[in-house]
Amino acid sequence: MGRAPCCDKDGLKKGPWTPEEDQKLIDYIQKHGQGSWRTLPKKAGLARCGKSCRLRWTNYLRPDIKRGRFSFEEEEAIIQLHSLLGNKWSAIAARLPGRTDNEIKNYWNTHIRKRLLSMGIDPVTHTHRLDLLDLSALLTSSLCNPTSSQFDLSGLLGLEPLVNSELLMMAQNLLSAQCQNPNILGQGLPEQQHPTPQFQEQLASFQTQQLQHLSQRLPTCTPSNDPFPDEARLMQPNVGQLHTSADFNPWQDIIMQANLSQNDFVPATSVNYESLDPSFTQLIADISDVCGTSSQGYSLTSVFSTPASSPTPLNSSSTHLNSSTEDERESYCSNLLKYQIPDLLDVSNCM
DNA sequence: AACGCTACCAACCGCATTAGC
DNA sequence: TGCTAATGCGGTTGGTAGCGT
Repeated sequence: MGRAPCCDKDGLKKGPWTPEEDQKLIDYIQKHGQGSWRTLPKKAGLARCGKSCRLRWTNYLRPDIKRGRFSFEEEEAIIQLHSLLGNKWSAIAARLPGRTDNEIKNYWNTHIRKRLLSMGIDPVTHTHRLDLLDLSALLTSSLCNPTSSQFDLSGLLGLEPLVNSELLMMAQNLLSAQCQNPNILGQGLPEQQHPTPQFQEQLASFQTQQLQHLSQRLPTCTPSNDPFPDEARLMQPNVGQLHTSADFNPWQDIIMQANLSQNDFVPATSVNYESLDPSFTQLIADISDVCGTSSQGYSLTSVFSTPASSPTPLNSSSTHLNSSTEDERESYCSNLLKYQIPDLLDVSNCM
């Protein structure tokens, strides 16, 4: 069943490429350009299948590929885009110049995914998963190593640029309560590195209270009613951090490329869609594709016809896509398309 | 030194989509 | 319109380097 592997023919090499093979491929493409991958290997003197040549070129040899570690901004963008597009690596790569879909996919699976899990965030849905979080270790570590009254929770959470806001607030609540009333944790902070059993027990008790408090404020798994409860307020620390850390917002590029301002959206009928940058409209299309909005009655037009003064407070975090069912996902996407795009454009006022 | 484990990432596989006839 | 080849894409595999024991 299925198509036979393209490299099954005798004599075709598989596995890692040698520098000589790379050079042959580079030389050929520089002379003749890329394309016609099936005939390329023979013409270039390579004992490889065309598919292998194409992958080698697009994922490694292309001159515009950026090598090296991902920057903070790139990582932020990946998380943001992944929350919107899912595993559409090529769509994500299209918005990260110099990075390939393969590279982004690998980086996601080996770095970001694990980090999100350690933060208690489901990397698939970008929702908070307290069962994934080793909260006890996190807080115990912090409480045993207080360096000042201003705890660096960003660092505590793994130097994450995109802090799980709920976790941040919960931890801050715990720490501020502890600072205001050291007795809340019994004997206060133990000086030794290893907390006493009594301390751990009291910490666990306090954690339970915090978790109960948190569970009441967290979005439930039925976001169709209100997928973004009070999140504008909750996300303020995140937004501030993003802006101050590197003055970076991945949407800004899109907005700048589209040469848009909020005024472009009010009134809606004045929007000249043809003037929009293709990358911007493609993003909308990708999101629509992911959300299946074409069948839901939403379109590019409906997005742009939404008043900029969104009635629903939204955040720019990638960690709030709470859509474990189709209905929930549709609801999220509907709100995203109706409100978040215009809201995102508000950052143009800060530029 | 040898072994096992883990992380990383290039490369492969196979299905989906597009293009050309 | 249907077929086939070409290309795109996402999931997975396997080699290897680094580290700890």
